[in-house]
Amino acid sequence: MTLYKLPFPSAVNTIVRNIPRGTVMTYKEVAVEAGFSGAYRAVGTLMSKNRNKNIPCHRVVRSDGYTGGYAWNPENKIKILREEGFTINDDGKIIFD
DNA sequence: TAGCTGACGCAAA
DNA sequence: ATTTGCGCCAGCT
Repeated sequence: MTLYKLPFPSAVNTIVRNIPRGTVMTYKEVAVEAGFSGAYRAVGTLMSKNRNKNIPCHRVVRSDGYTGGYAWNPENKIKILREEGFTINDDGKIIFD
């Protein structure tokens, strides 16, 4: 799926926007899909700057299993993920069934 | 133009 | 299994 020749912001934007409900992608996965396999750092940086309501950035989590950060409200992110059907511990760790 | 920062990731201790 | 430190890329000052 790494066929995005678009610049970083556009590529990441498109990918995250196309994440289906009930599905989560890691920052690294998003970077790979965007065509910049090692830009997982830049992905987070970009989202923090953009924080677009059209982009379900709450579906982007860390590879460690933690939800990661959220520009609006970290607890809100966990809440939304739980609504998506994911199980999250009190520590904020996502438990994949 | 050059350097620092950050919603991360992974290897090593 | 957990904690610490280093590396990564693009964006911003």
